[in-house]
Amino acid sequence: MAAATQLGYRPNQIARSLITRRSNIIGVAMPNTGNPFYRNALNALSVEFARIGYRILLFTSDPVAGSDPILAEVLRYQVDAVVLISTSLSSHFAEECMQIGVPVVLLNRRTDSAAVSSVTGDNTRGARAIAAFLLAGGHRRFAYVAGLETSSTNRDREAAFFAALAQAGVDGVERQSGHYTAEGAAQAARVLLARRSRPDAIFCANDDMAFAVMNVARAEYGLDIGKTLSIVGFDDTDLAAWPMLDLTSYAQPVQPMVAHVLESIVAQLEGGVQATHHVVRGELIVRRSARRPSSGVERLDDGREIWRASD
Amino acid sequence: MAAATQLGYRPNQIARSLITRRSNIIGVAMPNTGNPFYRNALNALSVEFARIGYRILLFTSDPVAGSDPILAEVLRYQVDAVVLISTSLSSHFAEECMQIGVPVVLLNRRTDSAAVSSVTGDNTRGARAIAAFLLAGGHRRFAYVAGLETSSTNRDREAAFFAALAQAGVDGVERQSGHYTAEGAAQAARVLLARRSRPDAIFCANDDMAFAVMNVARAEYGLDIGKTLSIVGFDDTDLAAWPMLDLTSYAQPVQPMVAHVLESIVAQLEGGVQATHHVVRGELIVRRSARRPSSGVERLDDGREIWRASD
DNA sequence: GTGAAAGCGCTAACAG
DNA sequence: CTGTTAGCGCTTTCAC
Repeated sequence: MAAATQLGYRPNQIARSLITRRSNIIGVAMPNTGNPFYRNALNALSVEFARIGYRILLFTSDPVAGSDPILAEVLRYQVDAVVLISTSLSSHFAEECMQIGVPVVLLNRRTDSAAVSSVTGDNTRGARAIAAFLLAGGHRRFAYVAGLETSSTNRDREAAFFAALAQAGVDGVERQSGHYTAEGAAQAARVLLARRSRPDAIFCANDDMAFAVMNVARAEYGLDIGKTLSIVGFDDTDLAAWPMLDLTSYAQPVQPMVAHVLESIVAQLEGGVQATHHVVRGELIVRRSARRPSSGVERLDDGREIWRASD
Repeated sequence: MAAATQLGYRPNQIARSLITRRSNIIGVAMPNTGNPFYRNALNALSVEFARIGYRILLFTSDPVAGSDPILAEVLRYQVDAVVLISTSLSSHFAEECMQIGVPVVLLNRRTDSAAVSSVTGDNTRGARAIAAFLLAGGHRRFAYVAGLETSSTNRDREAAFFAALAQAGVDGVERQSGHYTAEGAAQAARVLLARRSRPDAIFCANDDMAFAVMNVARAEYGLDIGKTLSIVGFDDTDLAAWPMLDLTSYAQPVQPMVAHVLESIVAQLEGGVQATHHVVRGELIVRRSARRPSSGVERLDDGREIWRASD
């Protein structure tokens, strides 16, 4: 032992994993977007997995091109499990992993196959709450800035938003796609705001796009956000709480979501093969980027305000 | 071959690396901060390394506690090289890697030992440019919001800023530490702004802290940023360009920095044992968060404006 | 109890 | 040029 430490001996984890068939490595794939929601999720995954003895092998993918080619690589590394964060076009790959016995969890994404576990925010409830909130705020002309058409988060948010508005008798809702990018959302905003009858309420499928729309609305059209134009986002990124931005947004709580990912993966590793589908409920955090309804807003102990009327 | 594909055979990369002594894995350690500069660097590293056939094994560390304990783990995975992004207290570890022949590059951090390669922004030139810029803008009462005392980036920026001001005959410069966190910077801002003779120019050691200071200055003290109070950051994060934030900041160009990391690592892998120390020059991007000097600002082709007078 | 040996999946060297 | 074999560093089993 003395000689070992003196020579700086380090057990070769790679060789060990060859025989134990446990690499203690989790493959994580995510789009290489600037989206802070992913960054937070990755951070949280990294510290939580480290806590139980796993490292993360990172695979970033082009957000639109999808990631299957790169993902094929991941299995060669004998990862103990795979976490797919919002990656599009990967449902085939996920099922492939399941088949060969590698646990998979989809984070912030569903797939049509019920066989592969997922953890998502409550996109439907969130989009519905946003519709109700904007309606209660007395808005008349609505618009939706969509994310990637291929993503389940966007589909769910869009469907619920339009359904809730339709149910309230609102039609003629504008729609532009921002493809979950800042540039795309800025373009969408220019199209929407240049119209003669411009919308007075815009729901953006995530915070990143909401900020891009705010930038354009204020800098290029001189609109007073929260007065002339209401903007609501989705994710409740750190930035949303900044006084200078102050974005009303539906909170997707990263910590609980990541906790469920861990839970699902350890369950699968221990042999519970049952796929689970966790929908983590969030809250619509009310700030100043959107006109505030006269009632239905409730103040929490931590000072944040949430929209309660739609429960 | 037909049978192989039909059975879904995948070469075991782990077993292969046992004999080839190449895992094609790069260990990357970075603090689990929300700092967008790190997120961008990680993204860029991930795609660039993927391009040349390497994956990234991620190690996140508590920004203040340091990371040596976790880092000891990284070597067990037989990584082909290690990239340390801004991790404090790791110089011992870095030298250990070098000793056992694992290439190391420090990104955004120097170490006293010249033996280990590094890629950093030009902290000295940047801080000097900021001092000159603020002096040219006619400011009188300066303050510095420091990052972590243990980080070389902070030490370099601080030393150069104070030296440049001293050289111009300015003393009594205030200093508060924000520890490279938003909360710390907000606290620092409250201390600085509550003073009777509050500063009219604050240089924050990075953008994250600059935004936190802006938030406090505007929301809690009602100051008009760019008029009553000038704020300058460092990094030129994506956010800095947002019209709503519009932060004057010294740009650390992530792409070239990452390119140098790659270059240094492949050189080391190919046997060139010479340690290199790359200092990547940036520019002070002039926006509206700080009062603009009457001369010395130059407009680039892409519409951005930079400070040239101090060259 | 301690010690030797087999084998994880692959590659490289060597033999036919 | 194809086929066999030794061995990478570890764990586990089995013999002593």
